[in-house]
Amino acid sequence: MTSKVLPQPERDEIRVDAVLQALGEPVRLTIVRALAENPAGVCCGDIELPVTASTRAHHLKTLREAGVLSTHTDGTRRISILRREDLDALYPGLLTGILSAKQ
Amino acid sequence: MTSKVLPQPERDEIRVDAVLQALGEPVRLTIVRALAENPAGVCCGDIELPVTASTRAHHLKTLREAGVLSTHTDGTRRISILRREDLDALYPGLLTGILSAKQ
DNA sequence: TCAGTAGTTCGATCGTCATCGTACTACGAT
DNA sequence: ATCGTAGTACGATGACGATCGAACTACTGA
Repeated sequence: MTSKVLPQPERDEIRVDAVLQALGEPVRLTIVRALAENPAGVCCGDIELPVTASTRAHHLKTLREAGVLSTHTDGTRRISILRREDLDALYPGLLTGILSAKQ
Repeated sequence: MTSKVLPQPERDEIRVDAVLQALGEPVRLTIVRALAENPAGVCCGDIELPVTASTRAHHLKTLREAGVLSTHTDGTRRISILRREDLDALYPGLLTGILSAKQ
């Protein structure tokens, strides 16, 4: 059983600037929407994105370092989970508002 | 009485990407917070910002074009107002969530 | 009319970042 | 062991954007 959680900010280290900047990018917003639909977590590579693997990794790192998502290993896979509890506690309504957008 | 509303997107033209990107910048977030505290509107130059007038104008334009705020002239002054009604209708909870951030 | 004030626009600069290909690491299966 | 797969790290590149100063516009008041 080799499961490790990748480094991420604690709840009180999350900055709203960083969160909003992370969310203000189309590809990353797509990732967040996919995670929101799968509260159990999503394997990175399973999200359809119009970018290469390295760019995908870059965006996932950005989101993780901003505190938007959490990633843990599962064999060779990396499972990402939206940090909904933390974000809702810090910015109640923010995620709901964003996810309710039509587009 | 010379009062004109500067060009801005209609409600249905507002894109969540653009809004989030606009909000994901410290100076612009400061502006939004100032506007939130003054629902009647704020004169651009009255917001204390660590940037020059031209940079301030740039940020205000960005926020206006993203649909975050509305600006109308009042003599030589420009009054900016947060488009809270539109944003709340499109992304309920988003503004509240952001503004509830401690920092 | 003329000067002053509020604000924008333009052009330049510089930093950040989205993107890619390549090389690398880690794990599982054979 | 070694091969394949999942994903990251690195370095380069190109685009975008935050910033500034200077020139410009628009309005007010003397």
